[in-house]
Amino acid sequence: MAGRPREFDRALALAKARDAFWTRGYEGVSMADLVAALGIASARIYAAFGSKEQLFREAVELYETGEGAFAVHALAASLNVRDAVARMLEEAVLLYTRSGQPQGCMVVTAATNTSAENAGIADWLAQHRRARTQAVIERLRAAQLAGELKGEADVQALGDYYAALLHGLSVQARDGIPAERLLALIAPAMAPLALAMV
Amino acid sequence: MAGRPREFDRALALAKARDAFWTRGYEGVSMADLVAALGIASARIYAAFGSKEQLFREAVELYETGEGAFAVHALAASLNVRDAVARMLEEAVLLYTRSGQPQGCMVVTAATNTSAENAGIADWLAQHRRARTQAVIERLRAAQLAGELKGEADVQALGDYYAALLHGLSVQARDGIPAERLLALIAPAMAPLALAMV
DNA sequence: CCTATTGTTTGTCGATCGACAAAGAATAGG
DNA sequence: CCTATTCTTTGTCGATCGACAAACAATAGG
Repeated sequence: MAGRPREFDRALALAKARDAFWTRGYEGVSMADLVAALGIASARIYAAFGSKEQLFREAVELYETGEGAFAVHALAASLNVRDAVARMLEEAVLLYTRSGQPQGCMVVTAATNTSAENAGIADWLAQHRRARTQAVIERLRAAQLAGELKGEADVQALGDYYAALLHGLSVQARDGIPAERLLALIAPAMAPLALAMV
Repeated sequence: MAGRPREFDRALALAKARDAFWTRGYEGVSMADLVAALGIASARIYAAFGSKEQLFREAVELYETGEGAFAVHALAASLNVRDAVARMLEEAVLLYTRSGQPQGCMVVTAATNTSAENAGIADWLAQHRRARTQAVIERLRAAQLAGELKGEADVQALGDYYAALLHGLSVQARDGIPAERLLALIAPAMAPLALAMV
C-alpha cells in the first residue's frame, strides 16, 4: 500500500464518466471529452480505470446499482403485482425525465448503434435489457403461482409487453415528452394486468 | 445534361447505405465502411451524395417512404381505430424482426447516441419520432370525434402509450426477442383501447 | 469532330481517435 | 533517511476519421 496517493476522487470521476456516457453513449464520448468532463489528464484515466471500455463498463455498473436499480426494487417490493408494476413504470418515468440529469435509460441509449469493433459492448447492454425483460416475466409468473393472476394469463406476453413499454418510455423521455404525459400513459397501460388478475 | 454517365446504380447504392446505417447507426458507419458496402470509391460517394451526412439523410428518407411508412399506412387505412392500431403494431413487429434485414426501426436506432458535433442529426430523428407520436394521437382524436371512442377517453395518454410501445418494440426486436413473442404481446396491449371504445 | 460537362481514379490532407512511454513527484514501510 | 511503489505530468504514437484535389475518361450537344 505504499506509493503516492491519488489526488482526485475516483468515485466522483466515475460518476462524471457515467453522466457523460449516459448522455452521449459509449462512442459518442471521446477520450478528449472524458479529459474535459473528469478534469484529469488521459494518462491518469488510464492509470485509474484501465481503458475507455473498462471505464464505461464500470460506469454502467454504477448506474445499475444506483438509479438503474429502480425496476429491481419495485418488482421486489412486497406489493401486489399491479402496484409493483405500476411503481416500476412510475419510477422509470421519474428517473428518465429528471431535470439536471441525462434523459432516458443509460442501458437503453448508451450503445444502441456502435461500429463493428464495439459490437461486444452493444451485446453486453442487450444482455442486460433481456435480463430485465426476464425479471418482469418472472415477477408475473410468481404472482400467477401465488394466485394473484388467472391461471390462463399469458405471463410471458404480459412481461414482454411491460418490458417493451419500459424501454419505449426511455425513448420517449429522451425525445422530450414531458413527465406529466408519460405518467398519464401509465393508467391505460395497467389495464391488461388488471384484466389478468383474479 | 452532357457529361459522362454514372457507372453505378445510385438508387441501389443508396439502399445499401440505408441498410448499413440501419444496422450500425450514423456514427457507427465510417466512410471506409460505406466504400466497402457500396463498392465504390469515396470520391464517387461524395460526387453522388455530397457528404456522409447528406447520404444519411437521404437514406433515412428512403426508409421512411418505404418500409418505415407502415405506421402511416396502417393509421390511414379505413379501419376502425382498434384494427388500425393493431395493424400498426403487427406490421411494426414484422418489419423489426424480418430476417435478412437490419432489426428494429431505423429512426429509433440510427442516432440515439451521438457525439456533440452530430447532435443535429440526433435531433432530426427525434423530431421524426415526435411526429409519429403525434400522428398516433391525432388518429385517436379523429376516432373520438367520429364517435368511436368515449368522450372522456384521454386520447393523448392513449397515443403516448402506443407510441412508447411502438418504440419499445424496436428495442426488443433489436435485442433478439423473437417475432412470435412480440406478436403475442399485442393482444394484451390492445386492452386499453378496447376499454376506451363506446 | 470538337468541346463543355460530368463521372472515375488515385492519392492524400489535417484532425481526431484511443492509448501509452518516460520522467518527475509524493507517499509508506523499513 | 532511504527506497520501493504509486501517481502525475508531458508529449506523442500509429490508426482512422471525414473530405477533397488533381488528373484522366467518357459522354452529349453543337
